[in-house]
Amino acid sequence: MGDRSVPHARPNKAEVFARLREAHAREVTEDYVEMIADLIEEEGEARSVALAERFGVTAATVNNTIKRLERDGFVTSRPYRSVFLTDEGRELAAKCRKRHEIVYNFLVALGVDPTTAEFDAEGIEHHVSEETLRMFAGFAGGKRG
Amino acid sequence: MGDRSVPHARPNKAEVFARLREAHAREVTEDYVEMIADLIEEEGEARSVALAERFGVTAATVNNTIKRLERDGFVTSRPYRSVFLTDEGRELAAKCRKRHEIVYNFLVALGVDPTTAEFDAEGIEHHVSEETLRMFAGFAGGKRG
DNA sequence: AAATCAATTTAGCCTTGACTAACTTTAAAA
DNA sequence: TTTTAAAGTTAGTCAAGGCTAAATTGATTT
Ligand SMILES: [Mn+2]
Ligand SMILES: [Mn+2]
Ligand SMILES: [Mn+2]
Ligand SMILES: [Mn+2]
Repeated sequence: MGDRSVPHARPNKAEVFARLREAHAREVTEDYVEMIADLIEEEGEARSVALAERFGVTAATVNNTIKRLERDGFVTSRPYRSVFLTDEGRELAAKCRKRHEIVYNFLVALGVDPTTAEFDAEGIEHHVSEETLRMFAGFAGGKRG
Repeated sequence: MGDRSVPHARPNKAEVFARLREAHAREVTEDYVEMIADLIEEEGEARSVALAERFGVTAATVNNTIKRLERDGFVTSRPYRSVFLTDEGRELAAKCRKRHEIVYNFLVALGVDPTTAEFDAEGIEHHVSEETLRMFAGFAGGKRG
């Protein structure tokens, strides 16, 4: 039980920060594919005006980001038309949505106010490893079941 | 108990993402002041070569960042000398260190492997509200006490 | 005191992710 | 069918945060 005489092997700090930077590099992509999937479900299509409104950024910013997502194989788009997810994009969106939900439900199960949980989950989700995610899911499941 | 008929007032998505972007803007600053405080405690001074090694970035990157921190009032520095925290920098470092510890201890109390917890805490810490932090501290405290 | 080596700085480059302003296209109204 | 409004695009700007390569400074050895 957390035996003081057997400290765990500490990862090199540089490794920790390298992983942090990798997570950062994926954040916007993850939030976009998730939001695009939401819009397609809720409204039948993902228009960039809706993306701009939901993210609170300008249409120009959305345009830039969509181009990047297209370059990276997560979406397809044609001028003046709405945005579509590729298979890869749909896959990532599904994974991110599940992860987001687990984090949100976990925070609420812990006792965090739902509104606060919405704010915090939006950031935390991108920094949760598979292992931690399993712990979160188990905890919330335990509370429910 | 999570009464379905009374949903919570959902924050505008744009507000959630605006807060996320604000948190991002503070991350590097927070990690730097914390690391500088650590180095001063552990080694008596914070040299940029040590910062570069611990963050896993080049000396040039450290130099840029230190200039930004100086501009923003968190550190002082003179050419070819080590870096010092201002009162403001020390204050922020103390706050971030406490928060980091609470997040790390919480993850370990939850059952996450200490090594994984070190990785995840480095990112999660920047996205945890005061309220969530209190819940984390309470949970870990309950396990200990 | 000179030479050398390590640390630091500078200059120049890049990508991401934000913005404004101006322009073009599409869709809706008149 | 023309006009107008909304949506989308393009061009240009900026800051943050990374990099490499080259120049400089300071500290250690010889
Ligand atoms: Mn999300
Ligand atoms: Mn998110
Ligand atoms: Mn930290
Ligand atoms: Mn951190």
